[in-house]
Amino acid sequence: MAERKIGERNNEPEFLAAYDATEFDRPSVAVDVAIVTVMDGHLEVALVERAEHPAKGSWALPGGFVQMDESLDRAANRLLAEKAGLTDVYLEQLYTFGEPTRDPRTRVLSVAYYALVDHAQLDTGAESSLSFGRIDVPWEGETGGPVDARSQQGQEMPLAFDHADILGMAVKRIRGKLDYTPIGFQLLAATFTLRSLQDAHETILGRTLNKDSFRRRMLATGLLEATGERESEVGHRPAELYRFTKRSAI
Amino acid sequence: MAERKIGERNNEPEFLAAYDATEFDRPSVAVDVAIVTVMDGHLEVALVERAEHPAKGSWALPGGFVQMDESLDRAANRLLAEKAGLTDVYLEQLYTFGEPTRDPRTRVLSVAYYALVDHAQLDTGAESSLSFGRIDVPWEGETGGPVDARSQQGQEMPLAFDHADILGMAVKRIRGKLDYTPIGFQLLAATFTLRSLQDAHETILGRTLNKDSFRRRMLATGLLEATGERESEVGHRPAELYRFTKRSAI
DNA sequence: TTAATAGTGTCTCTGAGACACTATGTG
DNA sequence: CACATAGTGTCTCAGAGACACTATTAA
Repeated sequence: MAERKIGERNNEPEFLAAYDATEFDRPSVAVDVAIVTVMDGHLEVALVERAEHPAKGSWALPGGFVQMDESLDRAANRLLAEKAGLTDVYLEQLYTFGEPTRDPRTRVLSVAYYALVDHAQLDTGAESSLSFGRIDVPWEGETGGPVDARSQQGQEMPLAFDHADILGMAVKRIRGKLDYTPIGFQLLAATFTLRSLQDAHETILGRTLNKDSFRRRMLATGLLEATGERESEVGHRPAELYRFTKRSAI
Repeated sequence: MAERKIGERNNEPEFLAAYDATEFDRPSVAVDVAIVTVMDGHLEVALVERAEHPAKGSWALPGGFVQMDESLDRAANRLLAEKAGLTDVYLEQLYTFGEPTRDPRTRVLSVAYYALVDHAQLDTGAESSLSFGRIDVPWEGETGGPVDARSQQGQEMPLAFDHADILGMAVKRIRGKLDYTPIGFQLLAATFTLRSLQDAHETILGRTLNKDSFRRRMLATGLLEATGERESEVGHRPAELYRFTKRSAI
């Protein structure tokens, strides 16, 4: 196909049609996933230590390149399975990061996702190459901005590339969703008490919630149903166990 | 364990570092922008008619390819300027669409944006290659799903590729934002009456709002300030004109 | 029995809707 | 003047926070 002059191109609706896919450079496209969980009253995120340059020794969200025949969602699911052995977890696209200099090697876009998982599914011990970083949110509410991670011992875990921005966006999004959905149950086992759900919400939001109105709000959504079972061996009156009515409907 | 085998290769943090950017095929990356405005009580979106295959004769959101040295935001701003002559308007990244088959020619990811503009900035007449489609939302609230467009005369304007999905996502996002921001002022001139702001909100939401509480809510945000001026020649008591206090802070 | 948390009943406060009323332009 | 819409004051209702009280288990 004949080449076109740049001037003509801009006004032309057929820009795309005339475009020869091999004519121009294309960026690489990666998917990075913030696998978020709640552990011991802290928000945590799965990280891998970078063993090579660039950003050697710093920590990165698990990620990989999109293959030519898979959708973005599928790539994110594949990475979850490959890197963390997770299937069938809550996963949602977050934002696409595309600063030309975000990766020093070459132009790499990152389509970021976040996943919410029950930590019991995760701490499979030493066999995994994943570590967990405690999320350190320096702002309140849904303000946004970069967010760093620390180890359980309080040491900084410096994040590679723009992954602190991705993490910040994830926290912001999750907090925002919490205002109108009981999304926290994605972080819990199949049955759970209202108190543990409230703990998860409080951990995510970074503030305490009113017990009474939390209970009322959650039950009013109609998304929870009592199992009739109760927890046991807790040293006090056992709470009713609930489950979610429609896990997919979020 | 079967997972273990898959794990071997993926346990390698150096996956990214070892990656040769030229080794694999990369997708093309486009930016498409839903330029949304309110006109005569309808939501409208800017469209260009496709003059060439594929999807010849159908309508598409203005878009183009990301250049290797520009960020995604910059690409979206460039396209706004090139295709619609717009600068300095409200623009936000929406979602990235990446079904492998969404473009029949080659693998093209679309990073979708939406822009909110005052229609007075737009109808520059015949000189533009942009047309406007009336947005036809088949669902209520913030449910989501594809959304089609019609001409002012009511004719269908079939959308190319997955652009109906992009448009649906844009409407969903805009409606969602409206719940906690007076975002509608991005669609109005610099000064405006509370009634016209309410009209914009009602058009976006597709339902009527309570006058009293709308007024209270808007003034309570602290984002509006009275100019001391009033509209004139309206055949009834003129309303106070307001302006926004911090246009950038949304 | 005591400790500790689950769960309920009720009061208050705040914000939204409803509605009545006053204000102020144009014709 | 009448008309039409702007803008205010106030009542009611629903949901959230506060708090007191009862329930139920383990130790």
